[in-house]
Amino acid sequence: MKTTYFADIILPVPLPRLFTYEIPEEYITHVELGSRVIVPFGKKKIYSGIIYALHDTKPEDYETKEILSVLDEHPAVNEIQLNFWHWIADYYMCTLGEVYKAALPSGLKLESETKVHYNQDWLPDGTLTAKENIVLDYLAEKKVATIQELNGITELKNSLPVVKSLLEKEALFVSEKLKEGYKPKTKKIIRLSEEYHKEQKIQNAFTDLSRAKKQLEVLMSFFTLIGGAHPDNFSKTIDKNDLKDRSGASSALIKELVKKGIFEEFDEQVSRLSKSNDTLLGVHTLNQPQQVAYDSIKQQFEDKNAVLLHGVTSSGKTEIYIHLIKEQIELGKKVLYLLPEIALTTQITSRLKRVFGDELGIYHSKYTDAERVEVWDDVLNNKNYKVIIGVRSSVFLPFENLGLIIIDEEHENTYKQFDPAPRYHARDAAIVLAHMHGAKVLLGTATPSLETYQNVQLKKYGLVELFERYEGIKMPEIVTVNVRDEVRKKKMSSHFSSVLIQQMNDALEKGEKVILFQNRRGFSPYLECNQCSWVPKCDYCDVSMTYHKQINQLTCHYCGNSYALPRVCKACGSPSLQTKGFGTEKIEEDIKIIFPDAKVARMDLDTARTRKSHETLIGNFERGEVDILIGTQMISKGLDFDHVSTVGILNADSMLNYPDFRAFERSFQLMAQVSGRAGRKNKQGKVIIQTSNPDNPVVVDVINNNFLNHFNSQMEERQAFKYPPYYRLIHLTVKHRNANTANQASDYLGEYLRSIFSHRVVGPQAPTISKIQNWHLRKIMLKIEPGVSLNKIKGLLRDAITTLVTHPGFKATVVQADVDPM
DNA sequence: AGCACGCCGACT
DNA sequence: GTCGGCGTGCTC
Repeated sequence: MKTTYFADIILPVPLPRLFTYEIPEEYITHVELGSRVIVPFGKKKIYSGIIYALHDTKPEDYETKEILSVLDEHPAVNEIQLNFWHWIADYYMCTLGEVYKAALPSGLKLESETKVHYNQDWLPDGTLTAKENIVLDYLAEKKVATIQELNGITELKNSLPVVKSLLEKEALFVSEKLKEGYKPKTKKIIRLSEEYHKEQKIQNAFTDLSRAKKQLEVLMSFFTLIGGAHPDNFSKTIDKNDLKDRSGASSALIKELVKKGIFEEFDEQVSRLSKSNDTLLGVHTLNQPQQVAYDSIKQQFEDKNAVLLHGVTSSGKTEIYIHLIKEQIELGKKVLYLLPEIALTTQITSRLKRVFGDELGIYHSKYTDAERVEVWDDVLNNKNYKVIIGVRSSVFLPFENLGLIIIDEEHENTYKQFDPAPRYHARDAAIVLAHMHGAKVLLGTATPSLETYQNVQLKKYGLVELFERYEGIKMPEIVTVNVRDEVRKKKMSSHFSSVLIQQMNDALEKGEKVILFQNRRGFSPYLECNQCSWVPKCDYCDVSMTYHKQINQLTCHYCGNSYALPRVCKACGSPSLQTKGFGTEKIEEDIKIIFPDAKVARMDLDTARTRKSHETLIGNFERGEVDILIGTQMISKGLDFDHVSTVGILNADSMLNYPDFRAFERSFQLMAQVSGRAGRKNKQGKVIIQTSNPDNPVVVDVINNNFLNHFNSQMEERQAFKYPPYYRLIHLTVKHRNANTANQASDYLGEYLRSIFSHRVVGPQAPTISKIQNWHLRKIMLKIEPGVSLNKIKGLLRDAITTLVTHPGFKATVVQADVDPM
């Protein structure tokens, strides 16, 4: 008897198991782990999945389906990745399917879609309902449509039942088709037909075309472009667009020549990724402190897998990275350079591009999916890229021989994915990934996270410090202004203290630039009725809405919904609605009044939503076309500007008072990072922090640039209150459409968990924002002391969640787990 | 997550 | 009486 083979397949569904399919004989010789296959799933769906295991054990309690086809000749995912996916699913408590979804660019994931077709042969029998007529009329014209498209036709909320009854009447039929995935980009190429590869034939052609002057011109242009009508050039090809540009010919004209058999036209695959035309510049030689740091990193890599490069802003960390990357490339290894966000990439990318040229690949969310597929393909097939610079999802690229992972701005919380699952931390995942590759990790930052610095103290990570700024730039002088005093003395104009205004005036007079930091976008964070204190809230979320003056709308920063501005209070009808608090938009408006001659720009999510607008803003500022830049934390992220002498932090209190155990840590990071933008060559910068609590220890530590003191005091608190990095946290969010059920379900889960984990369970509690997009949220927190097996805990948690969501009455409850929440 | 099936209220 | 709401179960 011959053996039947089976494959366990990862499918893009949030189910905590693999699916076993039979492998048809014809495919047995060319299926491998990591290959993409197409399989039927459920009643009608077709998905592409990934082979996770191969075996010959026939499942006993169900019938297997067959794999429909194998997509890749060579696996699209390698074995290190599969191990890595497994680690992520395990550690972050999600399914392999969810990791698969996050890991691959969508062009590599295929999914079927139902298409509804019109049956031409069907004869109307006059028994159709009005709705059926609408659908059929639409289809009679379009012939094919998707269910979604049909749902879009007016007055038809759900077209499915209608389609079904029409299907029974055989007025239409349906098919299940895979949606288009990635399509390579092509360009039209023109070449001389084989037949014309003889000088005599060409002569004839010229004679024949003597009366078609335009066509003759095109042919002449063609020969010029290929470098002359010489046999050596006959098989050369040229871009159709070049030919059009050169000869001024229309497509129709070129088509004539193709028709006559002189030219041949065909498609050639081209890359969407831009090639750099810049001449490569060599690496700069390191200065003395950089060289010392570089040597120390290399030496510590001898016995440590990870090293923290703790270097102040502008200490030239990038230059050290470049040297380390260069060295790995020479060893034939690849490098992954992680950055927290696009915000950073512009400046660092161009610096790296100038050194590594086409060996540098870029992978980030603002690239189109097709571009991401091409980067994936390049890495998978070891084509051009030796170093990839990318955001958190680039840890999923199909690397084979990583030598080094650089995690720049290691402290940034955007490395943590919050929604959807997998809720992974790219820094921590990258460290695991590096281990799987036997690669080294370099963490870089001016303000290390407590987690990382603890690892340094525990000697798990090496430490290299770089406290000297590049080219002898001094650290800025940081001062505080007590806003409460200023208000009392009536010295505030709008949100600006007299000290800040004075400093800004001085700076602007000398032609220097100013940065103002306000960690809140929009015009004002909320509106309030002066009569009854009513505050407009989002219909779907439990948050007050932010007023955006530019678009004159209220928007919810949680679900993105916008609403027209109410003219009167919806509670008492009074017209006296007032804006409260202030965001970047308000600051911009006020600054333009106080400094009418200054060129002011604002950088926040609203003005820098796209890659392009972001690059334009930074470009303008770099070229000195902006005097005052107002921004949210976006401006704190590693941007190096010249001529910035003054930085104003407008409202330090809002950060410090944020109700979160990381508020102080984050405030320190933000203030230190923003301050780092001040002070350039030959000039000490000045930072002004506006606060009503200048004695706050965090503010004092920022002023004194005393990271160690900040670290020690925070660590004490974290230990006292049982928080990371001493304790591990797992957040469970219970979600339900109904507030009552959300309460009951979370109470039930809370009690259940308390019976297992006792005092380690905190909650359930309604979070600060208790409703998002009509989902009512309840939070349960687990605080786990050091030394307890996390695996065991996660296993018990999984069981508890399963028990809850299978409990009658709680079946529509969703429970999300967030391991190491931020 | 989709998707199908099946069971109760408000409309022709 | 049906249409259609969503609660429940299942996916190799």
